[in-house]
Amino acid sequence: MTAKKILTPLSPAETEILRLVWQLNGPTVQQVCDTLPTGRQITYATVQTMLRRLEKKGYLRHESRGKAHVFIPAVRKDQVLGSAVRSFLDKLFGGNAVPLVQYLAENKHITADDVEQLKTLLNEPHSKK
Amino acid sequence: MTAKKILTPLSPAETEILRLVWQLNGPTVQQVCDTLPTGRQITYATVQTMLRRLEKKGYLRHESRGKAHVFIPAVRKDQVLGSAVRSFLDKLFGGNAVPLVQYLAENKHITADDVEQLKTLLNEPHSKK
DNA sequence: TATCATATCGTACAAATGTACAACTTGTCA
DNA sequence: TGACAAGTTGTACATTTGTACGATATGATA
Repeated sequence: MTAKKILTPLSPAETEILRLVWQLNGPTVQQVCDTLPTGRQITYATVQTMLRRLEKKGYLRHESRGKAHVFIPAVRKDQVLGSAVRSFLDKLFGGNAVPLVQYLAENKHITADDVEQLKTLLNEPHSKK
Repeated sequence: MTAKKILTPLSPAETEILRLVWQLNGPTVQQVCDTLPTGRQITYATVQTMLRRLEKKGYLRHESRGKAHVFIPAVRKDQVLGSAVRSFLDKLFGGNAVPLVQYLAENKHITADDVEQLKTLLNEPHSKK
């Protein structure tokens, strides 16, 4: 039984940075900075603070690579997704995902093709990783 | 051309309360309190503060009903949903809704039936309100 | 009309958040 | 080996957030 620690919640800005760490493979502060969406104005120092806080909160750990630090996820992504999505869903939709998806569909965030693929996905047996 | 004011962002707790105001029809502080999910431990005074802040931020206005205030949405719901969903999507999924919906499907937040209905919905002409 | 229950208003306050500078450290290259 | 560029560490700080108390106002009731 994997000990399921209780993690202090992520702030929005922390979430944003954590996502990039997942996406990149063991990035340095610099690499995270370089991957920020253009238009996201935020200094190196700030990104660094976010990474530090993520580590203190237990979402990341780091190793030394040359003189820089390389950041590595310390919790499984789906675990974080779980609470984040649920929290968002609760606050904005009272916990019901259907209106959310409906909203996404109506506002072209997902296409008919996406839904088609989703159907396939739902008909498959769940690969309970 | 509807003047699209820039609203100061909602905090999570504010969002939670605003949703209840949408759901109820012109509620008083008391009614919002009564509608809070059981288990949500929060005092009358706190709810009141949230409503006050929502009004100051421009999301609500109020009228007097007896000695109590009745709170009324001051912005269209979809406008708020728009920014809230986009912001959430950006931070956690890099703006791509598909992984989110996939996550919802895989974790039983939406069922095959829901997806089926969605398909129908997507095949209808968009009522561009 | 005096009282009571119920509202609002003003205010408070610790903690979290977003942002970032200045100082110190350390590989690296000439 | 000495200096430079790139890192990290320590620290700061104004705002926002979540939570709520005490005082005051007010509609209802006896």
